[in-house]
Amino acid sequence: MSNKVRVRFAPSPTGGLHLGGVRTVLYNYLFAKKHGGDFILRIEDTDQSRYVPGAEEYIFNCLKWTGLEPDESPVHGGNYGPYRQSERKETYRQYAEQLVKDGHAYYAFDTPEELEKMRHDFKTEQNPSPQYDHTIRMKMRNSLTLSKDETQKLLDAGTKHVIRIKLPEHETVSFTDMIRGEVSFDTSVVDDKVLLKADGMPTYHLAVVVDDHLMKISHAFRGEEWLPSAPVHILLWKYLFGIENMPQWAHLPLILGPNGKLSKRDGAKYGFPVFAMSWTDPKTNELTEGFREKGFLPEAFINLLALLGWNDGTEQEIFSKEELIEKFSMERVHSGGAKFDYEKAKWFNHEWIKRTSVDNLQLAVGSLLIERGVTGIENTTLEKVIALIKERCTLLTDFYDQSHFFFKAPEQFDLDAVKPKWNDDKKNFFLAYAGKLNQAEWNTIALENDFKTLATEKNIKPGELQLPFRIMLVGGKFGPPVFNIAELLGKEETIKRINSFLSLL
RNA sequence: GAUCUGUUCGUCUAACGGUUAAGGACACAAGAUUUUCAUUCUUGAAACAAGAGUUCGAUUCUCUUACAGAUUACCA
Repeated sequence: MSNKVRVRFAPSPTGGLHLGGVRTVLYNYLFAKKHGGDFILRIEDTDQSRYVPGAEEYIFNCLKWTGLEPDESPVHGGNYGPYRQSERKETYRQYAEQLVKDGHAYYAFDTPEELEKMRHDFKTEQNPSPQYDHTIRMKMRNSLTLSKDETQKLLDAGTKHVIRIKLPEHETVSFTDMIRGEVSFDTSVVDDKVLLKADGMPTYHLAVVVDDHLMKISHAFRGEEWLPSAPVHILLWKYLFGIENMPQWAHLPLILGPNGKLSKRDGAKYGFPVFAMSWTDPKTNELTEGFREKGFLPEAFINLLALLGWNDGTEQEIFSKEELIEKFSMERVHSGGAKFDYEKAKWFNHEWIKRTSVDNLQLAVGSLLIERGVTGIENTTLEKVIALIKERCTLLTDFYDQSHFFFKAPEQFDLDAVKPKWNDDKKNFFLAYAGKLNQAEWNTIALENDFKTLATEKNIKPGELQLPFRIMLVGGKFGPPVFNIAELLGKEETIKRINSFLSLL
């Protein structure tokens, strides 16, 4: 048996992939790649009632966009399939039965109504949520309280039942978490979790352990919310495959929203995306915008997520995926949760846009412009435009706001910025300038020199003329330096815009 | 309620138990640059949750308290 590092991410296809999910993928991926190992994606679809059509495919698209592609998965294939838990149903039953045989689990015949009654009857002020544990399991209907014959009779009759783990009454279960160090629990406070549901599907508890074993997972990383059920998994490893074969665990800190936990639900409420990519709920048709659609570069998205809970101890903040793989270490992951800061996220994106070459930006920006209805984009123009405005764009979508006027003459003008100080002298200046442009040499410097010389001749301050000029070309008070715009626009278009604006006033 | 996990500037975080006025980044404020807007640059304000203990020495180790979060389903 090899010691190869194998890690897995196991999402349930129940909706969009949120920040915490992507970061878990990322840390799994980085760890695997750093150690030359494999990153496995398996799908936890054992709860049919929560399954959302399209969610599985969506997850794959997210991984593709972020560049965190798995080595093995339902779509990539692999030697340890099937990678969908619903397709491995039979395997789980076999292990559950073995646990019963070894006395570590038992059949339970309690109906949902009976369970509800139990929770109601045993509820006290000290214990508002009674559990199915050693204190009450002998009061319920299961193979521990029923005789062997009775149990067999119920089983033979096909009575609906589940298999529950039988937790030891007083035992300390401890394990070493790669991030938190030694963590221990007393089994008396953990309940007899259901392992196999009445429909024959396993619960997460059984499935992770069995799958991790069968898929030879060496390191298991998941969110901190799983910490309380870790003792169940440890015990299962002990009973089934031997504690010495158990993967090494790491429970990742949570990502928090502005006021507490970051929930999938109210994605729209925060004012920033929570999903990697836009997700439309097929039931409600509700669209939740994702980081990609919001205008984030995948490199920036990964970078900011990596730093939300980890850093390499230096002051470096911008990391490429390759650098992250090289420098990442689970030991330097924090144990405390981190609040997500959208402003900082945007800063990361801005940094990445500045660092990304025009060539690499061209495709994304081009398709964004087309999506927004810009037509007739020439590649050479687009290149120059991107180079000119890239520094001023924080999100990819800013490229539209900063550049649409290059491709289409403005239809609305900020007249308030011009009118109050407008007079015939200025009008005459622009008439003259437009005429002069016809013979002019076409570059930024010449354009600016002519502009200033002419202004001096006409005895007007150039500063008072630049704003109107900008409004003529752009429509508003924004954009790169005005002579750069004119240069890119070209002689014909510039003159055209001047004239059509003059006819407006 | 119980169990587990946490707690350094507003936020993300750095600091072999001993060079630190506790460092950096985002955000914020002021100024410079830009005769638009943004960028950029400079400067500034801003934190070790509280108490006890261990130690020659504690932000760092231990305990207690406070606060926060997770879990407490035939969901993952």
